Amino acid sequence: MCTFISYKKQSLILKKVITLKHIARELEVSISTVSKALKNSEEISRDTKERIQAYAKLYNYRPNNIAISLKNKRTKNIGVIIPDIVHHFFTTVVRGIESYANSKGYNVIVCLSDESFDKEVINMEMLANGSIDGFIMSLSVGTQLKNDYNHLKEITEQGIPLVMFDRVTDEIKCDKVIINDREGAYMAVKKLIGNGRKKIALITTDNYLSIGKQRTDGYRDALRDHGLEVNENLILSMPQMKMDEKAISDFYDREEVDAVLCVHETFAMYSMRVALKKGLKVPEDIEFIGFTDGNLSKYAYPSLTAIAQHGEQMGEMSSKMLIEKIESEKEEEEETYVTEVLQSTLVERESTKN
Amino acid sequence: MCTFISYKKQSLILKKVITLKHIARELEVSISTVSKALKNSEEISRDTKERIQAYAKLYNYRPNNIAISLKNKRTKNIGVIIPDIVHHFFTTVVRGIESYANSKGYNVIVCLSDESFDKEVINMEMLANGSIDGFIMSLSVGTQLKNDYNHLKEITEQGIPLVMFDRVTDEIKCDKVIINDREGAYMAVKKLIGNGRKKIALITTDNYLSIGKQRTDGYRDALRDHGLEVNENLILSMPQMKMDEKAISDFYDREEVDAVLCVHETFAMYSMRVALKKGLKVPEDIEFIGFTDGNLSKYAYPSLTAIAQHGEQMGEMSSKMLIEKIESEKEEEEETYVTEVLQSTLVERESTKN
DNA sequence: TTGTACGCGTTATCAT
DNA sequence: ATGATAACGCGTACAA
Repeated sequence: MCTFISYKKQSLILKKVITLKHIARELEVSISTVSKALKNSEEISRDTKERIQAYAKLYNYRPNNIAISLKNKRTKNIGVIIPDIVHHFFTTVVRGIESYANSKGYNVIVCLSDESFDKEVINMEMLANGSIDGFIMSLSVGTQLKNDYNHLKEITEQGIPLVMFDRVTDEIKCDKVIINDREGAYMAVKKLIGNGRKKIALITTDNYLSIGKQRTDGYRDALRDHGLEVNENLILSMPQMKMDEKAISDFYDREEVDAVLCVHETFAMYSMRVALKKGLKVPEDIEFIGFTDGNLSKYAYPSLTAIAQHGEQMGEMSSKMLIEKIESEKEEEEETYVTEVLQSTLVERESTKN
Repeated sequence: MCTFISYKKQSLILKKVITLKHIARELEVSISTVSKALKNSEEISRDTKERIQAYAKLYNYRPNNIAISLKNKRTKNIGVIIPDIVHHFFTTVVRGIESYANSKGYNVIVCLSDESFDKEVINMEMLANGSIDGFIMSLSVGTQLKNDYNHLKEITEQGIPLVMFDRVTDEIKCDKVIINDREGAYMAVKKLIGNGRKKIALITTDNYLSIGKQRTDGYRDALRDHGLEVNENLILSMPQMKMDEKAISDFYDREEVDAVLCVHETFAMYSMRVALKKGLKVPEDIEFIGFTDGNLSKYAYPSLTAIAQHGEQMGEMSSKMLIEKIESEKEEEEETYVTEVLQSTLVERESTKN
C-alpha cells in the first residue's frame, strides 16, 4: 500500500449553516415569524414572507433534522440489523427496504451483527435510544443458538415497532416476513422427481437453524408424497459454512446420487464442481438445485436451477409493514401482528433438465 | 403470496421510556442533580448518587441520543452513499466502514444512489441537514456522466467532512481512497505474458468510466512493456452490464485469443462460459483473469484468477480517515487532503496456469 | 400581523 | 451538595 499525500490549500469559505435564529436576527424579526413565513403561514404578511423566503433561499436554509426529530419524537430513520452484508440475500433485502423507506422519506441505518449475539444486542440498544423509529431485523446465528431474545422483548416493550424477516422466532410477538422454505424445497424435489430422479441427496448444514429445518422437512415430505423412501444416508450435513470438497467427494463415492438439493448456492457450486471433476455430466448424469437465487446460480456454468427467495420483495414488505406501524400511532391496548409468508419460486436453468 | 394473519392480544405493558425529568420528579430532586449523579459527578453526595443511580438502573434509563446530538452538534452517524448494494465490492466496503465506525461508536446510515444522479443528490441533501457528521461515498454512474459535482461542493463548503472511494473525481477536494487499477491490470497481463500468452484480449465496458480507463491503460502498458503490440481488435467493449454471449462468441470466432482479461468477474464468467461451450480447455487453451475477487471468482469452476480490490480494507481506511477528520475539530484555514492508493493483488486460481 | 413563551432531553455554567 | 438557568434548533399555542 502506498500513499500519495497531496497538500492542497483551500480557502475554506465555509458557507456557514444558517438557522432560524440567524435569519431572525438578520431580518430583525422574531424566530417564530421566520418559522411561520417559511411554512407559508397565512398569519404572516405577504411582504415579510417574501423577504424571509428570499433570504432563506439565498443562504440555502434547511431545517435541522435533529431539532425536528427531538421536537416530533420522530427521526424518520429505521434501523436495520442483519447478520452479514457480504451476502447476496441480505443485500437484496436491504435494497428492498431502502427503496420503500426512501420513497416514504425514511433513511436506513444499517448495523451488522456479524452473526454475533453480543453485537446484535449492542447495536440494537445503541439505536433504540431515540435514533430510530423502528427496527427491521433478521436474527444472528449467535442469538438463535443462545436462544435469548430479551433485547427484542425490551424493544417491543418500549413500544418500538419491530419487523423480523427470514430468521425469526416465535418467542417474540411482532410483525414478521418469512418465506415458505418448506414449500421451496418441496417444489425443487418434486421437479427432480418429475425428471425421473430417484436418488436425490440433500446437502445441508446444521448452521441454518430454523431455516434449515424447514428445507429438510420439505425435502422429506416431497419424497414421501411421491412414494420415495427417505434415505438418511443421502442427507449430508456439513458443519458451518466451511465447505469441504473431500467430504462431498467421499459422499458421492459412498452413495449413489442422481440429483442434489443444496440449502445454499455455494453448497450447490461446490457439489456441482466435485461432480464435474469426477467427469459427470450436468444435468444428464446428475442434476442440481440450490437455494438462494444469487449471482452464483445465474452466472455459473452450467447455470444453476435455484429456489428464489425474493429478497427484495421481502425487504419492501418489511419496510411497508414497519412504516405503517410507525405511522399508525394507534397505541391501542390490543396489537395485531401479522406474519407475511412469501412464496419461493423455482428458477430453472441448465443444471436441471426441462 | 399468501398471508397468515394471527390476531394476538398483548397486554402492552409499555415500559415507558424514562427521562431525566421523570427521575427528578420521582425522586424530588432537580434535573441537573440527576444528570450529574448519573455521570458520577463529585459534586453530588454519595447518598443521592446511589439513590438516583439505583432508580435509573431499575427503570433502565438511557440518555436520548437525539437530545445529545442536538446539544453536541454531533450525531455519531456517518452517511454512506453507494451506487448499489447488491454488488460484492460495495458490500465489502460497507462492511469495512461499518466495522471501523462501530468500533468508534458510530452508526452507519446507508443510502443507495442506484447509479442515479438525482437520487445521489437527494439522499445527500437529506442527510446533510444535521443527520450525519460526515460522508463516505462513491460516485454513481449518473453523476459521472453528468459530470456535475455541485452537491459535493456544497457539502464540503458547509464544512462537512467527506471521503470518496473508488469512483472519485478530481473536481472535488477531499480525502480519497482508491485502488491502483492500472497496476492491477498490468500485473494481470504480465502474469499472462509470463505464461506464454501472446494474444491477450481485453473485455471491457464503456460504462466503467474513470475505472475502465485505468484498467485499459494498464493492459496496454503491460503489453507494450513486454514487447507485444497492442491489437485494438482484441479489445472488446460491451455496452452496459448487458452481457451478450453472441457478441463474445463472434469475437472468439473473429479473433485468435489465448487469454482474456475482463474488467469485472461477471464478464469473466461469461467469456469463460462461451469458451468452455466451444470446447476450449481452461487454462490449457485459454486463460482468464477478472477484476473483482468476489464469490463468482471463488466458487466458479474452473475458479477464476482475479484481481482483488480489497474492499473491506478500503472501507476501513475510508472510515478511519473520515472519523479522524470529524474528530480533529481543527477548523484550520488550510486543509490537508490525502489520497490513499491501495494496491490490488492477484489471486491465482484455476483459470490461469501457475 | 407579529411576537412571547414553552417544550422536546440533555448538559454546562453559575448561583445558592 | 443542590438547583436554577440557558442553550442546542424548531414549532406552536397563545398573547399582543
